[in-house]
Amino acid sequence: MKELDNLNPQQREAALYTEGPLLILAGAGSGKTSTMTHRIAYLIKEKGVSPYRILAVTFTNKAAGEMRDRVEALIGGGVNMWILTFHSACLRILRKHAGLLGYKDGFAVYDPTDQKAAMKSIVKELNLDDKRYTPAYFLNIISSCKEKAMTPDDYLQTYGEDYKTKIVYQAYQSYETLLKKNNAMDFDDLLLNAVRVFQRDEAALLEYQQRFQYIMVDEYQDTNSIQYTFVKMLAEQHQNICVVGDDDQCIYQWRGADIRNILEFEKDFKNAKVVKLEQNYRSTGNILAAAHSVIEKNRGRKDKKLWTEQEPGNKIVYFRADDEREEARYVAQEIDRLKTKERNYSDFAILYRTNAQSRTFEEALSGREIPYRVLGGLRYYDRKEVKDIISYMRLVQNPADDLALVRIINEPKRGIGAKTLEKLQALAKVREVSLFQVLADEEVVGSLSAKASAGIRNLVEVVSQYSAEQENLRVSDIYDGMLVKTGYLKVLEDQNTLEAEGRIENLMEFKSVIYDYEKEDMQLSLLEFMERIALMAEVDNHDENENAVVLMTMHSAKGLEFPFVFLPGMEDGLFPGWRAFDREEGLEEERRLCYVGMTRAKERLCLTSANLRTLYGKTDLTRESQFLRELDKRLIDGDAIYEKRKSARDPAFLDGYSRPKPFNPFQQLKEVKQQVKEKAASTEHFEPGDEVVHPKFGRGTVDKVDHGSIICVSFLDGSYKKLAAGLAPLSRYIPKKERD
DNA sequence: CGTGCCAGAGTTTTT
DNA sequence: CTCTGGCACG
Repeated sequence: MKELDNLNPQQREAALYTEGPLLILAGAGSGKTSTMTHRIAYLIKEKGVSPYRILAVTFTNKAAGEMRDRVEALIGGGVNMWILTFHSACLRILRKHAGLLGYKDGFAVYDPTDQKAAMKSIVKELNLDDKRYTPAYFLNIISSCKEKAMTPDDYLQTYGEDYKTKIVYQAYQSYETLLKKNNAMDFDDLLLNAVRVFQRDEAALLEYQQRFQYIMVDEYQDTNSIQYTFVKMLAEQHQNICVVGDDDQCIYQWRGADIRNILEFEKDFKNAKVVKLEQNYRSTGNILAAAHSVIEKNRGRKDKKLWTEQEPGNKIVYFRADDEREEARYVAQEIDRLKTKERNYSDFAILYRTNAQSRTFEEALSGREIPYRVLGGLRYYDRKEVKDIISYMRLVQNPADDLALVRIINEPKRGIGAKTLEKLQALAKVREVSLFQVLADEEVVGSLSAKASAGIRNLVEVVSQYSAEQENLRVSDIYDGMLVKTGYLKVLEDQNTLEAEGRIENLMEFKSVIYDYEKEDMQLSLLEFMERIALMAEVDNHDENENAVVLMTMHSAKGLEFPFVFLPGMEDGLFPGWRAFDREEGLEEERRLCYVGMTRAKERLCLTSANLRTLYGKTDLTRESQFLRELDKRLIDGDAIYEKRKSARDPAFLDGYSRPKPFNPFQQLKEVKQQVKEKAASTEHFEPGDEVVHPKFGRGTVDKVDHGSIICVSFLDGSYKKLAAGLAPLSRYIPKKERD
């Protein structure tokens, strides 16, 4: 395979070593993705292994997508193989086998917001002091339990029966019961339950063990205990497991990642081969040396040192500003200075320790009219309006989803307050039916106030309609319908505030997400769509082609690279964060984070700090970061170019809403409204014999129209569908010649 | 039931 | 500072 010539000797060795356990210690920028994709291509093309028998797991959708693209480029054409995140791999397994654990088909996946809502109701139910016991408190404990496969009972046994343990135990147990009742799993459950399936159903385990002859794990340093178990169980049979990682880049220990998984791989898998990739292809010599001078202070790391054939390049620039505003202005000025014709704004990244730091940079960049994009912070799907519309869609998919219903029952305002809701919920409990069924009961609705009953009738009608028709509709049709017919969009529009406008923008951005998915698969079902977005992070949405400076935390930047990188806030207490000072391991993890941040840079690295920093309204004098002190001074260019006087005439800041966006939300808004209107108006005209087109089913002929509301169509593919008039995205078929 | 005010809390967060 | 959630009032 001639493509292997692109690899260096170590990379090639790793790619060709396919039988038996293999640990690839891949330093930052050492071409690990390339190595892995070539390895997969080699297995398929040279060794004749069916893609069906290969499993590759990553942590992010982005990494999985990139790997898939590159494998496909190598072997030419699409591959039907499992290149998935841990969570989606588990989800796939569970869709088939979760019945074994007592889940029903089509179980929901709860994201952190759902978890919080669920836990909140439990805290209330258990009558706990919600000052001392916040949902987050319990959820943190529960999550770390699940990472170790620790059940509520295990927890009680391990930590004794004191007062506090008992409360956590109760909360944990109730939480599990609630989720089970709602037929839902949280993110941690996906892994835990997949492992449980393997433990309880030998046939299922054997099926996957036999299928996956070759297993690959990316970012192995960040696997936690349950992920380790999952992988180990799968690899048991063939032992062809290849893990790739870098102990220096383990930055999720605080979330349960166990660095021992990589340090002790050779113990866990006998006769494991180890290959080190130490040649860096990303950064210049000085950047690499600087990063190394910091990371080498860590104890207990696998000894390795990256090297490069590249020139030393520019020295590291360090600038100490008076305060954080000046720090931000300096960075913005530098971006302006370095942004030449040949450069894009997307060549620049500002990577900070905490999301709270983004604000000053946003202001400074706006001031210079530099386009930028903030990733992370409030997760995109966590925004209120997006969560709301998702709840509506979830309700359409499954009207029995009480949690979703509670979320939107009074959104937009329908005159259902806490009291009324409580009564309705109580009724549902007594009757042992879902909340939605209670709302569908005309007798119940009739007893409500005039405003409330009208609102509920509309809600029930719209949701039922779409729910019944979901198979026949595109996801975007359902989205349009919910937004318009529930009155949600109208209320926002009527508010006429900047805030509402921002919300509408977010909603329209969500619509382009739907379009993106539909572009790939018109048949996409609502359930599938909900699943994809549930397991989606915002970084996955990061579009490299958008010409904007990128702002994000160093955590989110793992796996990315930029020609120019700024690391602001190099101050003790901020970075490393004050919490890290308690324990040496904490400091080491921060140091690894620093290493990750620095090694994102290809050409230029700039560190900054502020003498005075205002955080949470308090201004304090700061001390330069310990990591700055550790950095080899010979690599630093002390003469940062910055003329303070210039900063006096900064252009007026634009407000936050003028941020550059990659699309036109108002255009889409028009479209949403129009599409719903059009459908409502146009459907009456269909008559038997009409030639029609449906985006999901293709061309067909109208067979008959029942009661003017149900259109029966027989499609060219042989299927016969009954479609609801006024909802179905049906249009008259126009032969080609007439179109021109 | 909806709004508006105040108190309290505020690393990081691949899914 | 700035967001969130709880509570009191209209």
